[in-house]
Amino acid sequence: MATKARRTDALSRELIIEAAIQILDTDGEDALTLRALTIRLSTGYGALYHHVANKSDLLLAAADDVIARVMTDVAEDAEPRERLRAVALSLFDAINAHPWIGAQLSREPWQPALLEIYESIGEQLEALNVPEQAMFDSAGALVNYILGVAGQNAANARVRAHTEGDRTTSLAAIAAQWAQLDPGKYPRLHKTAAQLREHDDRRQFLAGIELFLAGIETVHRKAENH
Amino acid sequence: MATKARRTDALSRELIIEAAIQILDTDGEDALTLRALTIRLSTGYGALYHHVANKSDLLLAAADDVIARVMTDVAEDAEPRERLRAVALSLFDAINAHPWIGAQLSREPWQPALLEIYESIGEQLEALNVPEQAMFDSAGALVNYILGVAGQNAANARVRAHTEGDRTTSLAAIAAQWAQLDPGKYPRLHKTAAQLREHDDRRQFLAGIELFLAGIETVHRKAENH
DNA sequence: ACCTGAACACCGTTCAAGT
DNA sequence: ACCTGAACACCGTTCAAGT
Repeated sequence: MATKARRTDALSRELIIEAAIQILDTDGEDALTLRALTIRLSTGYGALYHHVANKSDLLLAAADDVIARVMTDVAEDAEPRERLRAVALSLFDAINAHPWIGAQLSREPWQPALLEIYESIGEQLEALNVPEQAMFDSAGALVNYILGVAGQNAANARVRAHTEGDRTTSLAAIAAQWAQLDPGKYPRLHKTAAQLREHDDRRQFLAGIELFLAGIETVHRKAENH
Repeated sequence: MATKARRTDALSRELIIEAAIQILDTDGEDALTLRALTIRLSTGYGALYHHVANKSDLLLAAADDVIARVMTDVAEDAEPRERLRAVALSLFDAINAHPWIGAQLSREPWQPALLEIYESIGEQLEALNVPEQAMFDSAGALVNYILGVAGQNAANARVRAHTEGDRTTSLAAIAAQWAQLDPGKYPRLHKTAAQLREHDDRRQFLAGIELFLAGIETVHRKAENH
């Protein structure tokens, strides 16, 4: 039945990373085990460890692989504000398509994928004339916001993988829970249940970016007038 | 040597959660294993599973325990803007003192601890007269920013636990790496190395909150004039 | 009801042995 | 140099058996 044929072509770090990304994308974070990789690549553990230091190294490389591709694909022509939105949305879409990245980005600080993100966000803010001394804080705030959304996204993908039903039904279930919360203890959540059910993640993400942009501009302008 | 005396008083869910928090705080996320808990509480696995559904349930409860305490301790008297800052800083300090919470908050969506956070942030924004229809997006953005910082914080704590040296030395090491980055590929990171070494996490966190507040006010005011 | 602790089904990682 | 796969040291969780 199952072919146990040994692979004929040589294994490589790139092949391993590619296979890892495919497992992560199709079957989720939990499905990526070293054993799953040996099966998919028709090889042994030692072969994997010959090309990759350990599982953490592999995840670092997989995340950077995806993020680096996204960050270089940014439209060059648009107006600065529009370009920042485009970069943010590209990141959001990539994280949406590969939710495991959301968890990975907060696993290891200053990993390659994060450096790519910081550099690109910094570039866009520079084009927006954010002054030098405000740069560090502005970029940090923006990236942390994106990482926060990314993390929540990964968490949502995780539960959706473990339960049946699509986004709409699982959102409806949460909204129903909110509606049943004690209005005395959680008046605002209780009231917001309907909005939660109907909200659009992508739209909401962009609304947050707009708040940031407005804040950055305001603080920047104030600094100019003083 | 090691006393193997069986515990005399009854075990309880509260005792288990308390012990878990202590292990997490003193020895880090990785140190919390079911086995470590049986040793600390002088009990067996079955006893733990009698009071707690599983490890995930335990972590949910531990995080909510800490967050709920923080969220109820908020100063009542201050001016709305000041109170929002106070809530944000309380959260930051709690996450700093218990960095494992940062990881936990993005493990399970809509967990109790997150509900507490959303409700409290919503309350502060309401006091700031954020209009109803802007509430959902504003609170979402703010909370996601906080969660992003929390996650990075947890990641930093994790590496600091696995390597020797305090915050200053590990920051210096990262800064040195940034300084060595190819200025052609990472011009902004390369330039920012010195700032990274000297930055204050808490101050930077608050700067991000200020950007948000400025953005929320600006967008709000614009909506009024239309 | 509450608890004990051996056993089970998994992990990531190592390493002697092969080509 | 590159690879195989048994073995090791761990996990979280279960469950028959005890009080």
